[in-house]
Amino acid sequence: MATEKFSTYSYLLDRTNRKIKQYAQQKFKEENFDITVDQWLILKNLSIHNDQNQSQLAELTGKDHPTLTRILDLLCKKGLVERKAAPNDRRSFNIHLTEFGIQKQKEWAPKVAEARMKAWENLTEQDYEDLKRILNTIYQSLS
Amino acid sequence: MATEKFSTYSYLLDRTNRKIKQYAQQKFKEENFDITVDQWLILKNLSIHNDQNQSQLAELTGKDHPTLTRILDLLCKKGLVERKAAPNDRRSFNIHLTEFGIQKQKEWAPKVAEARMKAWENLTEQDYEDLKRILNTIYQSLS
DNA sequence: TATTAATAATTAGTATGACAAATATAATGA
DNA sequence: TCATTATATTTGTCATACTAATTATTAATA
Repeated sequence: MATEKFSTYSYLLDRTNRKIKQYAQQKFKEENFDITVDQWLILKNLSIHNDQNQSQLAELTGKDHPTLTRILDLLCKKGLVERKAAPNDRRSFNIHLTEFGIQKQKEWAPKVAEARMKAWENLTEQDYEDLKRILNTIYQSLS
Repeated sequence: MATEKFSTYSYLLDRTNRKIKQYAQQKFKEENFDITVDQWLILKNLSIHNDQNQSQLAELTGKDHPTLTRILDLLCKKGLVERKAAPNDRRSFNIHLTEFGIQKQKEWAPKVAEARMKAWENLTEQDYEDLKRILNTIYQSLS
């Protein structure tokens, strides 16, 4: 295969990734969700795996530690999330949703799911499986 | 299809996209290319379509205008690119590679192509076609 | 022609991401 | 126990992305 064409997929991936985020963010704005797409990812994960420390949460969400620290700072400021000192390790915090955070996560989830679905309206179940497989294969090849 | 699973693709896409950039950037560093992955995209496009104005270049590369302005500022500072006043429209510039820029673009291209290839080593030609089709379909569904 | 609208580029503010370095604490081993 | 090493988190810096606003210029039109 010609090497040249391999510039293309990275361009398409980057462009599509930005479009997906942009689209979801626009929907959030229309619904007056006071949150970013990346912040939502953290909320969503906390709704499933509560009381993770930041390292675990970083691993789950694929964010690096400095980025996670800053996203959590913002979520705390919005009152959606709290850091609680870990009982047996004074270096770390357990991160958990506040009552307000739980409420908002539940409130926002359906609209988020709806926005996510939109991307898929002209594709098939098989496409979905193929995309997952291809992306995971790429990820592993570069890891 | 369950709506819930549609969180997954956006996560995988974002994660894979970051990995691809990170991998390429790492290779650039190893080779002492004084350039970022996004800056390379602009150089590469200029090597094919020289003397574009910034709007055209933004369109070609999928960057928005403020981002392109800043990337060009950096490329100019590195002496790889120049803004030249457009002859018939005093609002706009024609962007072109300098001699140094042409030289570096040619010098770096093979290693970039090699780094790009790496992602693909466990995938097929058909996967490549599928990925392109799926990404373009998503992009269009959200546009 | 004078006014208004459109376009090209920039600037400003905020968020995210990568990387390196710093801080605090915990675990390990001589 | 003391020194070293490892781990959890934060801070700093630079680059990119998005939005909104600004500036300069051109085009359109009343």
